[in-house]
Amino acid sequence: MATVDWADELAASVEGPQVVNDSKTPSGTVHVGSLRGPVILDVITRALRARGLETTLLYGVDDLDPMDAQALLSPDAIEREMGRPLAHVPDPHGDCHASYARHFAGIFIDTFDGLGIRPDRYYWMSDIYPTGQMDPFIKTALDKAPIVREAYRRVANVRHPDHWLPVGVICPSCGKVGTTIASDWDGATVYVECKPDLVVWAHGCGWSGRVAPFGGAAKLPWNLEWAAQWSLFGVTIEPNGKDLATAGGSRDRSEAISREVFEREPPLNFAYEFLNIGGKKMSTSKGRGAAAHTIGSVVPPEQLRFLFVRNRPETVIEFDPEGTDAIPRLFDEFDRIAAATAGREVRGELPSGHENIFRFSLLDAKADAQAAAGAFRPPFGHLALLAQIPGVDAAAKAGAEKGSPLTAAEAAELETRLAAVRRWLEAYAPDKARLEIHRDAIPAEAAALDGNQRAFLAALAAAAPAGSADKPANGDAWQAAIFAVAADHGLDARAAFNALYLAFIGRTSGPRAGWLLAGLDHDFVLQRLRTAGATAA
RNA sequence: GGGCCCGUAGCUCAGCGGUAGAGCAGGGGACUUUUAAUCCUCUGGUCCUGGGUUCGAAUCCCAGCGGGCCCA
Repeated sequence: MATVDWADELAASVEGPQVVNDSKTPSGTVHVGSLRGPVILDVITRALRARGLETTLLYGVDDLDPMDAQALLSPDAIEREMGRPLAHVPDPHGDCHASYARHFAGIFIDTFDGLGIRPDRYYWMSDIYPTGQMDPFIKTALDKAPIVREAYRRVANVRHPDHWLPVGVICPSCGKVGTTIASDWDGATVYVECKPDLVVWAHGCGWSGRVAPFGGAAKLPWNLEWAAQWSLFGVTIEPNGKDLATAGGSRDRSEAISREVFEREPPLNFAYEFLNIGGKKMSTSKGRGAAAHTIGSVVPPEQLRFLFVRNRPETVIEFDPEGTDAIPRLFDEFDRIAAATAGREVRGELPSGHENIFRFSLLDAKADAQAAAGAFRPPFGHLALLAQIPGVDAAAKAGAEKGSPLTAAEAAELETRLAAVRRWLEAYAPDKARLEIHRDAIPAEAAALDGNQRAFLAALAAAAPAGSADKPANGDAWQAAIFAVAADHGLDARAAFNALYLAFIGRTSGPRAGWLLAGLDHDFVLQRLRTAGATAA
């Protein structure tokens, strides 16, 4: 059982052309956890295509849904805009977009794009309704209103009054959709009332009259709209988040309506879990949005895909980057899978689908996975050290480690990782990952130095006189000097390095000492070596 | 009150009917040059609990308990 067999199994279980769909209401920003669904859809699409099935990936923007998040509006806009279709609410961030919906949808479309998720088509419900494509579904829903009410009652235990009709008319007077109630379908028009008190979060204007609910004048309620999308686009596969999978919840309702009202078998479904941060679901409204946003800036796209791809969809992913090594480990595991995919020998067992995991983690679906897997990737932990040592040329160092110049792609990857490392050090890294040079005073821990170690430090200072031509010029030279002087004093390498770390950073281990010393001000180094070497034991 | 998912090593997770696994963490060792690197090695699990099915159960079924998300 490979870890990503869920995608291959799904692909193997269907025949013929496939239409994969997802949709989202653009009511605010997306957080990292909500990207799991789109990644899963993308992976399914790739698996279907790998099997040779003609597959279309659709992504819908449900932008005629009513505005109901007043936190994102200015106070004077709340009364005016709450309840209007998102597509008709002005962009709160000035005039960079045509509407509130376009602004926030644009953000998540850009995010998807950055993750290599490229739906064949984005459709906007605010564009679809005016074309009349939804009209047959609206008419059917109205003609079968008793069946709709019965389905709601039976599936969701929601009892609508007998005059209730499954349509949301946009008020011709105030433009709100969340405040209207329709009744008396006569085959061409419905009677509409825009009520001040239908919902608590928005207030209607009180208008009433007859409206023909077609051509964009009205929208279907969410459950019916979802079912209508399945019919309109011929959707065959649509997983959804587990939040919709509850008995009598959205999915159940829409499936019942699809069967009973639109007379179509609903698409293949499975529910996927979320991404928890520190044991809690990510939520902008619960104050975890900031963490979510930061994670996106620390974990690059390939590793983010990897995070979602390597776990089965029905398992919760626990990800707790705060003060932990979760992020470095994510990179390390990615690199291990990459190395294995490239055919290199790797420690430990591998998930049997590791080549798929790697391939599905790549942004470019058509990339040569073998070539990509073979690329040089500097270990995250190593970069975290280099980034903290002054004066280190990480690119040169990486090239030296690789043994040949970096390719353009590898250089770009290095830059990506360096940026990630810096953000990680700022936002998440545990204290032990942070390197602090004790500049002002010798660390208290240096009291643990024994006589041999002190003698070694003093001798090292003497061997590297300030200002002279033979001052160690670089990390290699320092490293050589350290080994030579240690040997003279009969000190093994471990004790010698321990002494240096204690004297400079107050720990018994640290980054490669030669480069550490080479990166520091030379006079300071000599002074510290003498001080540590001279302190009475 | 109801639904769904998950409880496997300290942590994150594989395994999903045939002798309990990996990574990381932890212990020990090697290293005259990647010293927070690398390599070797070890430790560590009543597979949540209790029943049942089976020649055989972490795996299937039932019931609890615990956690999470959602719907009421």
